[in-house]
Amino acid sequence: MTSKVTELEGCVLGIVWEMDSCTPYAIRKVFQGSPNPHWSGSAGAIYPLVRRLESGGLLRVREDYTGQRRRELYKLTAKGLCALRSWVGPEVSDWSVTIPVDPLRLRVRFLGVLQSSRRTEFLAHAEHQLLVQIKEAEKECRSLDAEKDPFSYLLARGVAKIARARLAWIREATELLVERRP
Amino acid sequence: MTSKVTELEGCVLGIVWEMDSCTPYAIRKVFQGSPNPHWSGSAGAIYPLVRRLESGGLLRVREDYTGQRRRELYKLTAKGLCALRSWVGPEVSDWSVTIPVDPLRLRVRFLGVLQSSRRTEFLAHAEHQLLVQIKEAEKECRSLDAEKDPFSYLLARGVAKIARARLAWIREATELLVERRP
DNA sequence: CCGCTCATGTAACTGGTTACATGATTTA
DNA sequence: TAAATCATGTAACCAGTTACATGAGCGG
Repeated sequence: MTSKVTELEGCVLGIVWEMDSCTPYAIRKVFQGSPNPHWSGSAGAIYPLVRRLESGGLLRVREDYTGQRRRELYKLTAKGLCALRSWVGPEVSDWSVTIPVDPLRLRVRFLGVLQSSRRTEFLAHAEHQLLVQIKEAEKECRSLDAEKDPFSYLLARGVAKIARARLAWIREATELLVERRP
Repeated sequence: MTSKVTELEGCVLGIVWEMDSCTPYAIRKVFQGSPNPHWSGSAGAIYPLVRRLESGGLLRVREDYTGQRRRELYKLTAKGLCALRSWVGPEVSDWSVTIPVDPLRLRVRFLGVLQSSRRTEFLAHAEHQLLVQIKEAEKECRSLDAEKDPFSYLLARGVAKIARARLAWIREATELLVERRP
């Protein structure tokens, strides 16, 4: 049996796999550069995590010096690749398919607390933000080559598609909630 | 200025508002009955949380006895309603609109680690799960009255629309990744 | 040489989890 | 009367956060 890894651990294993070999610092940069703010990639999260994976035999470290400056290069082990594979699936995929958390959806649920004008404001603001998000995601889609790197492309496509669906939903909400004067 | 509440706190305030007056136990049931497994509604989360909100003046408690059995009835205060409103928005809505975390999307990003057959399996499984999810969500939509309770209706619509978008996306991924023999 | 980025690291905290414990009341 | 549900509560734990600290190397 392979060791069970958390979401962040799986994700880090994936990043190391993608980059073949990388420093914890580089891993942090990936999180910090990501449009998804769910994980901050804080030092306090990443450094202990890679050491944990290393001591579990999923990663292998190598020290590297440029002058006096030390850095740690991590690489996937065979066991690490196994763990990454079993994290991805397909065994666990029924869990990963569950309805994702969405702060926007959560707020719409309680939109009844707001007075009508603020509700309208909320919906307009959300619509605007989503349009920005769609624009960015679709721009990224166009910049990627679906044949060369289908996975990055699909990632961007996913973001774009979800954003479009959320936009359509917010528009439906506006239709339903905002009083129109005839 | 109104006190800043966390996601779970805002959600609990919303639930108390929805139910007008309720026990922590009832709040837990809401989470446990929810199709979204993000919060477990564990006792260790809810009881300390409502006490925190109470001592912050956002909730008011009243004890209630049926025979020997004690229960605590919580109710929103004026301050609590304020806090709930400012949690919902629209001020914070640009944060709440950010790309939601999605374990499925995360896994698709690293789908390259799987061998082709497992990848196909993964996609087929995800597609199946999403179909189930859509069926359930759309059933709930039909059972709700958009005029009478537009917020619950919109919640269900949101789940259904997102699930449909994810399905379309997974099908696009299948199209792109699964070798078809001509 | 000053400030930025590279790079590693830790301490205190927080917001949740699981797992347990207790006891009253209701239902089969 | 046994089992399920109602109802409150705590202790140990865990993963990730903010905030800090240190220091090397590089570009203007």
